[in-house]
Amino acid sequence: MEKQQIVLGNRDSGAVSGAAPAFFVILKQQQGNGKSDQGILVANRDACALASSVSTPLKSKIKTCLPADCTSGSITVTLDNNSMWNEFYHRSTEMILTKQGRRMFPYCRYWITGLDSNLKYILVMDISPVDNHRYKWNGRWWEPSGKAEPHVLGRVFIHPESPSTGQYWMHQPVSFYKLKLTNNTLDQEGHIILHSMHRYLPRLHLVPADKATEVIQLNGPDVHTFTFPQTEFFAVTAYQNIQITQLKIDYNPFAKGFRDDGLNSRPQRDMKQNSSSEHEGGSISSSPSNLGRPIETDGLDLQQRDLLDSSFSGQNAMDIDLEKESFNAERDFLGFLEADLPFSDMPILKQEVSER
DNA sequence: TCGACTCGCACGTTTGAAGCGT
DNA sequence: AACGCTTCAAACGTGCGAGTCG
Repeated sequence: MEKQQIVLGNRDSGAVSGAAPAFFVILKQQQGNGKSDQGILVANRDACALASSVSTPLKSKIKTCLPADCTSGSITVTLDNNSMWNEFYHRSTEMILTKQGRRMFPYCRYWITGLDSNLKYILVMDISPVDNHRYKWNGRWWEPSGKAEPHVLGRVFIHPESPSTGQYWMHQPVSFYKLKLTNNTLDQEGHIILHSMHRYLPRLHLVPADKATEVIQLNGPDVHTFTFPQTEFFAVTAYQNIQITQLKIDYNPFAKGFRDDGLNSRPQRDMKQNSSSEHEGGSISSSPSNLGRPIETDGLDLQQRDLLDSSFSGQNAMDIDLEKESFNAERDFLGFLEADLPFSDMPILKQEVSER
């Protein structure tokens, strides 16, 4: 499937707050892999249902590793990159929203077991609001700041390989790295529409393909839904928490240019700026970036940063398949971290007040 | 004035076509 | 002709920071 064309059908307004109206989404899949075109209708009656059961107090996230497994019936879904998600979760994960759509990082990747090998399944991911609050970052933590905007319903992401057999889904991790988030309510690309400064939780829905005729009801009896509290995140248009920024830079291969050892790292840029300003006869820079840098460096534990730098910077250079190898290596690394440095023993990260 | 947001930029990664040798 | 390897450029994915807007 190259792209999901999404036609919204809403008997009400297209966005809801509070009680959910009858609502459905028509997804026309453009198959690029020889599979026949298939239209799928997803009825998402509970799309605005708050995932409050997983909501945790903002200031009391205990530094324990949340479980990677979630079971529904005989089916077990394991969050493959659980360690990374936990790393982010303990600092309150943020995901960037852009007009053209931004990928999630970390993204959701699952191992699935317990499926019928011969049965075909459709994998659907949606992202639901955790509560009815709008949030703001006070420099140390997220705090409620007013009432939430109405959630935009009907945007789901159907895994491009859907429908495939249970055997297919179970023999490899299932990645949703192509899922994109946007704050553009007029988006025509089929990205998932979210509101900035709101709190969300991704949900995985497993739908038996033979039961999915023209209408898929995501809360139907044959649909298995899986959620992982550690994948909860705050949608933002610009990062609020410096620690999250640093984690993204350290872990995301695409952000390598912003690592401390990169030419485009802030210290390097600051040096360049200073030298250039000196060449130009300018005064010594006193930009916020210069002033903020030491604090930002401290934002992530130095011991951990050293490990990250030595482990990932070198390792990533040898990556053949970053999607798999790099992240698996990171998982292994984080597993090592958790084994040798339980959270209770790890140096406490300072919650620095943002320089903004 | 301030916070949220947008946009262009530099940098790194990915991907696929082109060229070359076997 | 077919295959495998290397090179290279375009496309894409990042965070940053200046500017804009309400």
